[in-house]
Amino acid sequence: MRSTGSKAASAPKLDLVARLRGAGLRPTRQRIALGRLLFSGIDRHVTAEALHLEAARTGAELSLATVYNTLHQFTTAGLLRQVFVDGEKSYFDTNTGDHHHFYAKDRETLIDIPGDAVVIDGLPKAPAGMDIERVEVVVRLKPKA
Amino acid sequence: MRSTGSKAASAPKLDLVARLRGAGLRPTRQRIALGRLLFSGIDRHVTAEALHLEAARTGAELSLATVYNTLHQFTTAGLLRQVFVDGEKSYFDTNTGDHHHFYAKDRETLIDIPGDAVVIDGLPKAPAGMDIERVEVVVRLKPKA
DNA sequence: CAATAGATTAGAATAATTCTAATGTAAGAA
DNA sequence: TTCTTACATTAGAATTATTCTAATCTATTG
Repeated sequence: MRSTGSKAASAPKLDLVARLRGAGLRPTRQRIALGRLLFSGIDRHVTAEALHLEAARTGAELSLATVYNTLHQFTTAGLLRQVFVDGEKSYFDTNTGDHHHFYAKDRETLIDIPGDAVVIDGLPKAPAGMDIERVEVVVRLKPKA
Repeated sequence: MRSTGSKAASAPKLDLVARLRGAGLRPTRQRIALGRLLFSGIDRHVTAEALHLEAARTGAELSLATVYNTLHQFTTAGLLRQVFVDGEKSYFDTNTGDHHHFYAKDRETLIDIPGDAVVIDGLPKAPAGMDIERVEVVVRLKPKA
């Protein structure tokens, strides 16, 4: 194993910088702070508000507007995926692969469903002039009676 | 065929009044105006804003807030169903039966997919303490390249 | 080491939705 | 019937979520 001499924690940061550059985005202070929270390895589902709060807790100073802007930039770059399960606010998912979701409204919580487990049959073909971009399944949960 | 003596157009209105009463809602001027637009027979997908505009065009005077309130009351009563396909605004669907949707973001348009056509296999069972309330499929469309 | 062009940020503005005080309405009492 | 009371309903005001754009920053070139 080769060492760069920097402490272990900075390796992911270097990866992140490369990832941002690869997506055509400048690795600014704000994007690095948010990227670290989002791409730490585990899949996450966040709202702009929640991520802003989390960033503030870790000492990052950036406006909520920047969090929104950044989430959209990441989404456009394919680093995130936006999921629509609620009229109130949007969720952003770090898992951009083929998968679906459970949604528990009472807990405002999303849970991934692996895409390869699910098979959907009988969908009509797309209307004329249109292509299917993606098929999303949301399973709404309620507390057991 | 029996006649009540009133003109033909008022028959649906009587049905509507009965329908509202049956749902535990008073048949107020505002609810009747919106109900007439919504429950005319054909399935519809509306936003609060669009319905408000449409009501205004037919001469009804009511605030946008009342449209929102009414749409939610109708939804709670089971007369409408809310669909989440976009972070911007909510759509309300007069078709409350089992079915799914195509969504064309570039046209902000919803198209029904009959529920009995679609079969979904391989869904995991609900997490402990939770029941499945509903499975929603949204097929996102993009203009053909 | 400027100067310039383009990218990025965040305060201000907007849009969507909800909240609550004011108003309307049904039902019973007199 | 009319008055009264309790509850349902409405809509202006307030709030929340999100976007817009002027100001700022940064990379690049002369």
